[in-house]
Amino acid sequence: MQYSKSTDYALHALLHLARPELRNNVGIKELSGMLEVSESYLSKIMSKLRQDGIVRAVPGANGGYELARPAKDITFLDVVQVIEGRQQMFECSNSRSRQHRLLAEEEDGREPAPSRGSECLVEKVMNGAELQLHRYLREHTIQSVLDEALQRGGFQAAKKR
Amino acid sequence: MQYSKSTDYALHALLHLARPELRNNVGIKELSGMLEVSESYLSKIMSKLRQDGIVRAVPGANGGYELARPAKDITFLDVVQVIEGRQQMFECSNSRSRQHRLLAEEEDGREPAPSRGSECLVEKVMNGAELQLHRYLREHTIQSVLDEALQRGGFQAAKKR
DNA sequence: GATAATATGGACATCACAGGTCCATAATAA
DNA sequence: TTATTATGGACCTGTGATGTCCATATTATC
Repeated sequence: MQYSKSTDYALHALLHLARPELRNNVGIKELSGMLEVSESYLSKIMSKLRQDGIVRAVPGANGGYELARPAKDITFLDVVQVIEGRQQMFECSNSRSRQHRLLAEEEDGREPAPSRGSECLVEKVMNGAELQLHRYLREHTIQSVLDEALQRGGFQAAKKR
Repeated sequence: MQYSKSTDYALHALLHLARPELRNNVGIKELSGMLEVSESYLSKIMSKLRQDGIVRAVPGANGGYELARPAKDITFLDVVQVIEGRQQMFECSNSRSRQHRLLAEEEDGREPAPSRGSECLVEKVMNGAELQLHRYLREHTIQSVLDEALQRGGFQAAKKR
């Protein structure tokens, strides 16, 4: 139950791309140097971000990456879902998962209720928890973190340039 | 980023142990039959739950498992943490993780601020999200799910016995 | 006390996936 | 034309989830 390193790389890379003083088209060399990860590997991650419309990429000399939309419109949830996927975190694997309701019905000879009772109550709780997580991640954007960094005095030297 | 099947098994097993009409000491056979998982594998999971004080186990004939404390005092968070571990879901792997603040300081020749600025802001957001998840999981217990199941008419046949 | 039932723990097997490298190819600027 | 840069496929490796099997310890029952 851990976020992958790729998510870490992606978030930090985007944060770098969002720095206001930077020219557009930041190359993979600069990014990978910054994050201390190989160009090869980071490329894969950036490709995913591109395919999902988070960044734009320009090949060729002086090419590189830039945000595809304003940093305030890139939420943590966006990034997490691109990298980690969109399946739910918990899925009840039990074919009798709906036992909480079905047990009784089977023994009664009744038909399983197909409506909304056929939901696993355990899964329901776990999904509720995931929803809380998503809500929070949706409220935080690349821009909001950048703002906090600037406010704390980070990136000052860069701003001076 | 998925919960393991073990978490699924553990939660369902505990829910079964909490059923009010059952005698104490439910054997691994009954549990594994219920969950459609091998006795071997479920044993490992139950052992973990025992080591963490969630259930008690009695070996020998007519032995089995029972809850070690009232179902209302066993939260989803308890179970998730036993099975999935207690590490945080996100850890910033970047040695310059605190770049948001350090970059400026390095270039200024200042010393990195050791106080609380040395926290990765990305990690801070991710930890905040995890906190939301935990809060929700702590509010839901084996008993609360059991209550909902009973209310919906589950376990009726069992209650009749 | 003997026996059957039950939990425990170690060793092992298998498979998927995270994390990462390498290379051939395409696109672009100078 | 050449150097630079991104893209995508193939491949490698270690780790962890999932699961099996067996030897051992503990307990109830006869």
